[in-house]
Amino acid sequence: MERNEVIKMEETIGSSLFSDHISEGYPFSGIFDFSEGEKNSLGFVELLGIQDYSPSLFDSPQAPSMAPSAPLPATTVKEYCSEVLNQPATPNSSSISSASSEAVNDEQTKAVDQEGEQQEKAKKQLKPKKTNQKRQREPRFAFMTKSEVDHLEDGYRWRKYGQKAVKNSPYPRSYYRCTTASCNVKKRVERSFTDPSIVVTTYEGKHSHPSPVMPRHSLAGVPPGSGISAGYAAASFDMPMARTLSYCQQLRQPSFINTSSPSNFASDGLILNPSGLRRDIRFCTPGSAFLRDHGLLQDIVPSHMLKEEDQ
DNA sequence: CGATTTTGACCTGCGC
DNA sequence: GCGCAGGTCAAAATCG
Repeated sequence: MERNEVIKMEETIGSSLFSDHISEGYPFSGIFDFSEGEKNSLGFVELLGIQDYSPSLFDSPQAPSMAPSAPLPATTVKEYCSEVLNQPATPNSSSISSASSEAVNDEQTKAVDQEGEQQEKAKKQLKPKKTNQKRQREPRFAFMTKSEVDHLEDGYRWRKYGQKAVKNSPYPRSYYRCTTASCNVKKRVERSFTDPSIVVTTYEGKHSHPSPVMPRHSLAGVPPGSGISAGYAAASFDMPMARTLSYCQQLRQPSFINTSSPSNFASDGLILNPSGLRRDIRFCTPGSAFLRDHGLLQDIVPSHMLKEEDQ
């Protein structure tokens, strides 16, 4: 990528990423690179690319495939395409399924006591047989982060509730749930099998509470070099995701979010071109235009840096 | 001892 | 209908 292209993008991002052209509810993904931040001991993350999982983009059968630089399994892509939209307002699985998950094969049943049998019966009865309604899911957005560690600190507390091997990948996918009661946010963490240095973190849902670890608007206390994780960015991003999408729209093809033309998205070199994904958007070095509009970025940027920007 | 992680089993959706 | 793969549960193990 040409240097002047980089500059151009920085400018574009600086002016539009945090613009007010906010469309709520668009999930997206971002690719962050910690290297700059660590290098500069400022906790910056470098956004290498972004991707949009807006449902409108995927309601076509020919959903675009992910970027090969950090691809998600095909099945995952499919999932984004088909499930992004439809979660019930209060999805709550933990209590519901605990009942059904034990239901079981005969041998196990023999081993359990009477109470267990009763539970099993109850489960079978409860088993909600699917109707036409598709299972609904919270909007999702994913970050692709260059990181050594799989589980990035993001300011929220998570409890791991599962891990699965991913087909065609030597790296397992981990499932986490926000530990805060009444908060149903989940996240999945997996490592890209084509580029193991990249961690794909997918958030589902929206936190109904502030970060218990790092108060918003105050990250100045983050230890230098520790880096602000992309995860934190994502988790605190109620909005930036939409803002980032906004940036995409302005930067390239405004039409790509048009429901009626998902193919635009698929053919967009910036967003989907595999080889171009990480190259095409590279910005956010300290002092870049990225910081100009404080938007919610102030959440992840030490306050003194913002002051510098103002000068 | 409570919180968290691990892990095997089960549930669900989808493609064939 | 069957098999596969993703997602979730929950008991057991581990950790602080």
